[in-house]
Amino acid sequence: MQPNYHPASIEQQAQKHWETRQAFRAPDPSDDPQSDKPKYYCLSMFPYPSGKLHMGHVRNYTIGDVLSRYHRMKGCNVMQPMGWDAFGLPAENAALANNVPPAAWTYSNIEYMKKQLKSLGLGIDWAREVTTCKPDYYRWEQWLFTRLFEKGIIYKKTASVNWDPVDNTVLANEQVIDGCGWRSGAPVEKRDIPMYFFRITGYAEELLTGLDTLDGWPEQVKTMQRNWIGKSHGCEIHFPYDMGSVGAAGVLKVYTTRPDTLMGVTYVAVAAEHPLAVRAAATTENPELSSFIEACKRGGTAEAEVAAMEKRGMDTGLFVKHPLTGEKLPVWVANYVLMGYGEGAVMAVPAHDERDFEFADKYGLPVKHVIASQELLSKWEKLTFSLEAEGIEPDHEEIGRSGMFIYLNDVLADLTAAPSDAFIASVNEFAKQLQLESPNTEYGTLVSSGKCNGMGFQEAFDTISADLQAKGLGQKRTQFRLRDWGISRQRYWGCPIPIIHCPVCGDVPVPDEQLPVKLPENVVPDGAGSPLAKMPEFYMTICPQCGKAAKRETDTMDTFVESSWYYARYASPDCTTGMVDERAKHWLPVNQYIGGIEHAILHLLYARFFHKLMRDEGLVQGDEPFTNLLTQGMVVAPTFFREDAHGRKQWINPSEVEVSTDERGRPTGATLKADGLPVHIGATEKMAKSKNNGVDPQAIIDAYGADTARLFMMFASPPEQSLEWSDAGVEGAFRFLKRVWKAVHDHVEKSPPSPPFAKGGEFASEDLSAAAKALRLQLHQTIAKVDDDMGRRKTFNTAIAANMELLNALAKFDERTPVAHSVAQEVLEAIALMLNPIVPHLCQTLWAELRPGSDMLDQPFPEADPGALVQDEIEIVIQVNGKLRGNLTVAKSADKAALEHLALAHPAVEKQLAGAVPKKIVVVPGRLINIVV
RNA sequence: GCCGGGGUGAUGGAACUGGUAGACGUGCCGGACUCAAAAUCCGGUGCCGCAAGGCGUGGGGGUUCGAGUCCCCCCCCCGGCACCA
Repeated sequence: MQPNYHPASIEQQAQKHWETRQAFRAPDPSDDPQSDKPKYYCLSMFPYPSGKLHMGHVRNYTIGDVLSRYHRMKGCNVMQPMGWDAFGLPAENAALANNVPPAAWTYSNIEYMKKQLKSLGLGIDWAREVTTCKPDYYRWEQWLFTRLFEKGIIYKKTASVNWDPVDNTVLANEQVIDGCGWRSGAPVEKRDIPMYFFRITGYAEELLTGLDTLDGWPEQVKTMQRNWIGKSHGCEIHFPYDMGSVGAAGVLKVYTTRPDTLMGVTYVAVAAEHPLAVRAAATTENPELSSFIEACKRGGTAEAEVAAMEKRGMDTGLFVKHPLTGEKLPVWVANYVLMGYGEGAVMAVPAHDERDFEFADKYGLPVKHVIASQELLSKWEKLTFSLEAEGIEPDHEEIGRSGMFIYLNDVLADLTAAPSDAFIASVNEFAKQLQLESPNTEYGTLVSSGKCNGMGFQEAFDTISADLQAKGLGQKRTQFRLRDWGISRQRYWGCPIPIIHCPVCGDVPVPDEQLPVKLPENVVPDGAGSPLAKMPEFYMTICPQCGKAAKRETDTMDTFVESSWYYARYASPDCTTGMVDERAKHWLPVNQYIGGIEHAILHLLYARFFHKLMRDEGLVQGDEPFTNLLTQGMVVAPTFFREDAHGRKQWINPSEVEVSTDERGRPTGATLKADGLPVHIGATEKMAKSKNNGVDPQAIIDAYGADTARLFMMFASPPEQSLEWSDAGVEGAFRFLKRVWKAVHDHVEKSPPSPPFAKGGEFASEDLSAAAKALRLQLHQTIAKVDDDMGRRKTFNTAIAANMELLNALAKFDERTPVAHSVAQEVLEAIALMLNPIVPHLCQTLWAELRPGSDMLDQPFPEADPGALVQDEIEIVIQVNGKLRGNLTVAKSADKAALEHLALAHPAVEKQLAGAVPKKIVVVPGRLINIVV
């Protein structure tokens, strides 16, 4: 055996061996009808082919490969596929920058990245590769689109987009920087255009309740999806127009989850595009109002941007009437109310809503308290008592009408005699409570609300909605926050929407036999408008229904559509007769899905939605596509920069920087390797081009091999946490692999391989020394732990640490007897098997040395030997008042009384007690004794 | 702004179910080997203290015999917010 570890040659050999054996081809049921192995479909989110692999990819695919290889060793028939999420904006950006067609750029990126993925030694079935920009993939997306269009699940309506008035083009949210177009710099406007929508809201209820069945998903992801779907129980309320000011009959509709605060409404706010706002601008001679409404239409459509905006508004001069009291309420236009959300109008209750409060405070609108906290109620009681003491009988009816605060003012104004100090104190206390600087948004008891006074939330909800319903001015309603999914994109590099616009027949779906509608691949976009809309050879066609001249749709689909069903296509990638075939029913659902937490809501929700659409088409079985989900954290690295003469930061790659440290290893500064002059140390951030802190995985693979890259990635942190890149950590991983290599080398060179202790039958337990027994105990504890870490917990860092400890223990075990050699054989074989999912090239090679003639590919995962795990003595901890004071080694069978006795006799305990009598003794069996004095 | 997550030695992290805080790795210190260096191997390493001991998991409070872990408030960092993928 080679004395030194040379990753380059062993990795190449191992990969060649896997290739020759076709080791990772996932057999379909028809290939291997006799197989009784359970299937394990392990899916990693496919990459966008951006050019080269980044560390996030390496991490994602290594996690997937570890789980795949582990399950293979546990006896599963594993499918691990890979493909390309190949449509998207970056290809168009690259086209603008380099004048290359997006297709050519994308295909060459795929070619390079595929080579990189192969060098990582992933156990992928490449025969299942899918590429979403190829017609054999997207034709089925178009096919499903036409089905859904006919079923009415896809429909057309107008929606707002970011419009660049200089480039005459629609901008993505990320192309809007500080409210301006990224290339033109012109202020962005909202523009309404017609778009196709998926009626995902029709599945809102099922998408919500389905989450309860996903036990294998992280709770945080399910919570995010629940909040996103946002089911709420509330009330639709109609505010009749005030004829005098509006000049027309009608009602203003709002939806609220707090109908209990209805008596606290002091104004209503509408979106700039709302009919009432439009009417006010048209009918009043108020140029300020018109210009305010215009100003509201400027800016982008991103919700984060809108929410962060300063809240501004303007009185329209119009009024609506309160549905229960008939009181006139002013109608305001507000920039924080959006036409696309709900009714485009809200009822404002400043006393009990943060946003309304802020707005009312800013514009001096009245605040009317109708929900009392316990604190307020007790103060009110005190005040009533004081009123009575002053000889004033509180008029509760009047309080109900005008509200506590106004009533209180009236009472004070009417006072004839000088009030007592106690009275003034309770008035002040009450008034202070009422005028809190923040609104009370909690549920509470209704006050100043007429017949609802004293009611709690639910009773008031029921009463008020019944009253509204009786008047025909509203009713209870359940609503979702989730909106329908707009999928039209005015872009070139996407899947064409298969619709033909006929002047006679209207929107006609492209018939099956004319699919796919192929995207021309030789186009270079110029950044001004949609290229397809300028290509008559693409859009000129005839209507499939009437045969007259018609125009093809030139919009393409949101790229989220492709990634919503690729997991199903992997099961039957070569199917030419449908989206998927019978094999999808065998492979789905995905047993384990792995990808970034950034996809927690949109991608995962859309994929779940698509699965239900495909199910309803009879294409797949089951209700959910992904049984288990693992969301990996991002890869971060330190940043370094210098400032140029204009104060702009010039980011420097970590590989070009030397960090100096003090005598304790703390960083003291950094210098550029090239000139030795200092650079600034910035924050540790997600690896990104913009901060130039990316580390190229290829450089690591070239220098240390794929196994070191994989080991470091799995060791540095658990998969769900962010991973900090560290050159020293990579060195450490490499060093460990060298130690493993050397341990096996020394072992097999010492004497020829022998059967491992447990398997050989040559030796029995009685032959083992105490040290050998202890080593076997640790070995089998390690096997049990690693099995649990890889299977249940998916914490590969602790699995690796346990193997490191085991190797350290083996290094200290220096017995030279034949039985000791067979124990060492057992330990080394187990280490190779346990590490195989993580560093497969190394373990493949080591196994061949440990067991000549046998192939690692055929080995099962090791199992812990119960016989080796038996312990007769255990260590327990002694605490006094919860503080560690000593420990004891006791027989495992020791009972509670014996433990107490032993603990009290312990010298450290005697010292702490100093003669005092313990108040209480807590004994946790097998763990500790706590003596309380 | 709203929703979700995180914060533990010099450092990446461990502590899984409320039960010995800091496993394992890196760094640093010391030693062996070497003419020397690298590599490798061995030992030490939370902070304060001579020691006994005390303190210590972002900050403040609480529950408990016992809190990194549970509850309340606050600070900071990260992910998502519907046209980045």
